[in-house]
Amino acid sequence: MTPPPERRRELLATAAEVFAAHGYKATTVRRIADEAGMLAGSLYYHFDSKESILDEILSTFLDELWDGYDAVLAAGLGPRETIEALVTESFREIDRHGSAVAIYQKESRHLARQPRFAYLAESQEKFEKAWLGTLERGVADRVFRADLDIRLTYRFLRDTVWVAASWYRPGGQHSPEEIARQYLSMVLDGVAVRAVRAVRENPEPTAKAHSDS
Amino acid sequence: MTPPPERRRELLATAAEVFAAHGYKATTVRRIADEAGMLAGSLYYHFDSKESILDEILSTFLDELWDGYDAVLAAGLGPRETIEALVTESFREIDRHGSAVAIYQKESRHLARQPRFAYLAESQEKFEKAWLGTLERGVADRVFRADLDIRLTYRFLRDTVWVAASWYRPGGQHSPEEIARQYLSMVLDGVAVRAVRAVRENPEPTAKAHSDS
Amino acid sequence: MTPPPERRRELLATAAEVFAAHGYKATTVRRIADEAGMLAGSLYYHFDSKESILDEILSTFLDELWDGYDAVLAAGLGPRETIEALVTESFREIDRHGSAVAIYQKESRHLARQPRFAYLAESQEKFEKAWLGTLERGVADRVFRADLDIRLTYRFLRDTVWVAASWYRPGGQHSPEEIARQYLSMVLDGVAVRAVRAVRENPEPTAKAHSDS
Amino acid sequence: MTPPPERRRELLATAAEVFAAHGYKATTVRRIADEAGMLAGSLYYHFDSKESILDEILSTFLDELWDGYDAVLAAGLGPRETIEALVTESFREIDRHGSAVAIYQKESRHLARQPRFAYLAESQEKFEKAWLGTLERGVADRVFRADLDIRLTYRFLRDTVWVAASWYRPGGQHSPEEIARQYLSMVLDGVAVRAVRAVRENPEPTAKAHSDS
DNA sequence: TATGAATGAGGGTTCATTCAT
DNA sequence: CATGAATGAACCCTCATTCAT
Repeated sequence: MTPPPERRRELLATAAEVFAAHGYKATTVRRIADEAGMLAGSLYYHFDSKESILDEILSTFLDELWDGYDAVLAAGLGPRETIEALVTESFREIDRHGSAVAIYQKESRHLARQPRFAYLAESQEKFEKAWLGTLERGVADRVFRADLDIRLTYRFLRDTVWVAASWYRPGGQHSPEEIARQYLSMVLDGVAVRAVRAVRENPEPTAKAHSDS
Repeated sequence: MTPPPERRRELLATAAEVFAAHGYKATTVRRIADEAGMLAGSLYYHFDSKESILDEILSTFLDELWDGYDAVLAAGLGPRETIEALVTESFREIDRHGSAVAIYQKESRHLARQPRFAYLAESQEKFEKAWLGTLERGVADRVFRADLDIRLTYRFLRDTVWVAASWYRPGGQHSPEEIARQYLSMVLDGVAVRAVRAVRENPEPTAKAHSDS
Repeated sequence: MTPPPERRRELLATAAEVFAAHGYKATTVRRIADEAGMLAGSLYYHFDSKESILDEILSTFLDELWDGYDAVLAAGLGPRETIEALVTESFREIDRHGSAVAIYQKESRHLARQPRFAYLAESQEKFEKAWLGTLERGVADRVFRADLDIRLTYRFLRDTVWVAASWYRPGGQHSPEEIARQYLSMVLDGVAVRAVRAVRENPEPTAKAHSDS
Repeated sequence: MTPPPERRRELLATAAEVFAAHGYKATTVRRIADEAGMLAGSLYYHFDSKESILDEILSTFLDELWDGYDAVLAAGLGPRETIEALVTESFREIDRHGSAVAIYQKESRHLARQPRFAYLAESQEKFEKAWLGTLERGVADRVFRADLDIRLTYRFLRDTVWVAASWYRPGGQHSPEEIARQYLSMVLDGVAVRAVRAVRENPEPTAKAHSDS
């Protein structure tokens, strides 16, 4: 026996996909209903409004995201390991809630202005605090470079990760963890090859690069 | 005396800002007109439709972008220098056409499906060819790491740059060139501090890398 | 219990009347909705567009018209009887689809240019072929006068019949058949009185005229 | 030197053509201006409004028409000759003011309701009085058949003539007078051939023809 | 005389939403 | 739970008209 929540989740997933593909505003309630095999009016048995569908998609996603983030932040890891864990967690989230992430990317900026979606701004702040704090800790610990504008670095990391939602498709050849590993490798060590002498001292630079990414 | 094209450009700039801030679909033609100090109907003296405004914003931007890119690609630089030049050029474009870039980011995916905006897909392909080709050249020349999935690297670079349009505001404390420099530094060399020994033994690799990046 | 098509037909009839009275272009969709006791937007639940309403009115009418015409043409009647039957059928059509006929009269010329209404031109051609062919047959059989420009005669007959839609109102004192009879009498025999001698030979000219018209 | 009235007449002719081709409502002022080689706004130097252009086209046409009609009616001709003269005059009018006639046909019905175009209704009445009177005179004089509904005959004659404006093009193979002659021949004597014997016995076929038609 | 730019009243259409069945 | 029909606000766009130049 499938409880009502099941159907609800399906509808939310369907809606999220359409929102992600066409944008919230450009998505008609009829389109969602079509995709779900019902008439537009019928959606209102399940949800109050189009906006409340969006709301539920976004808040569900953020709740799950913070479950993961909070666990990482509470684990007492070093700055680099924290960043690595957060990035990995983020890619897992993209894997599971790709549509929600895409919606978030596109719409959160102007949604955050509305009272109903104030939690987006709050999440954003908390997010910034967590990442920026970790980066600062890393700079202090001489794990991260001190010569960079730290806010720029923060935005760089943040965007670099989340933008991946725009092209990532679950079930592709790379697992979220693998993608996270490569992203971290690029972000932390750069895409340029290191100086020749370093290579000499270190016979397998490629392997090395991987081992600590 | 201001020639007619002047007014047109103003209106396009106004429209671009509103589109960028609220999204194309959510932007009403009346809103644009308000912002421009005229009535909605009056816009149609200057433009055929809301869509044609969008079209002109996007195509103008892409034309300018490719003017810059083509010059870079024709200059015969090495792969690393090419990437550096492209990134720098991109940030300059963000500086000048921030709104257009933001619109492009949000809307190009679904717009590209429409015949009218087919040029978006074409540009995208040309873009990919240029960047991917440069990266491949760089890998062959042992300038860029060979252990990374090159398409992943491409997307990483591409997104990382353009997403900046979402927060960049002209006239801020960093010039586009300065931002480009820091981005390149992160992307090419990573944000992590290199191993202590390597730096000591090798007085200038890191420093060198930075100084001319 | 009225099936859904019923409502649709009502709306079409209402729209046809308004179109016929004021012209297609001058008729607002709000006016139609008013007349139908609903709001303008509600019409779009039943029809795609104002144009598709017009389309359905016209094509429904033409379909019915050709049902009648084809039956007549397949009956193997002589030229005069064929003309009589076609005229009678036409007046019946005017009786039942007066509004559609009036719309057709006013709008078909420029509508026929649009691809969507290409069937108007096709119908027109088929119509011309049927009438012209019958007239030619009649001339060959010495039933119709040979001294007239046959295309002129065709237009004369055609217009003479259809223009009646502009003043004909169903439920008037003359039935469509009665009107057809008188029209045929005028068209075939003329409105002028016959020579004196003819009258002498034929004591009841009036009666006679009617009996075989 | 061309006086201003010349330009005015050109513009009116241009407007009349466009009105006739597309309908009054569907014709935009811009379209007229285009056709006249000027901008829409410039028309307002010459005319008060779109409606006043229509007004002038229609009233000019009716004035000329009545000049001709009044001359005919004042000539003291017999009923048949009067009808012949009126029809001939009408075709001449169609030849010269084809567009105006076409506009009149399509628009007069609903225009006549507006006070500004009350003269259309007046003309219509006068028209009806003249034709109907002549017909009645003809019936009394035993020149026209008495067995027909006279109002029906009137409408038949009236429509039959004016509808020709919808296909008549000046400069064609038939002069207006020739077309009038054939129309009159059809209307007065019918399109059916008279009985063979009657023709033989009677040197004036027209007379006999009727008895057996 | 004509232009260029703008006005403002509507017109067709869309769409989230409601509600009786 | 879902449908069918309707609502009503808002949207894009058209077009007759105005007016300073």
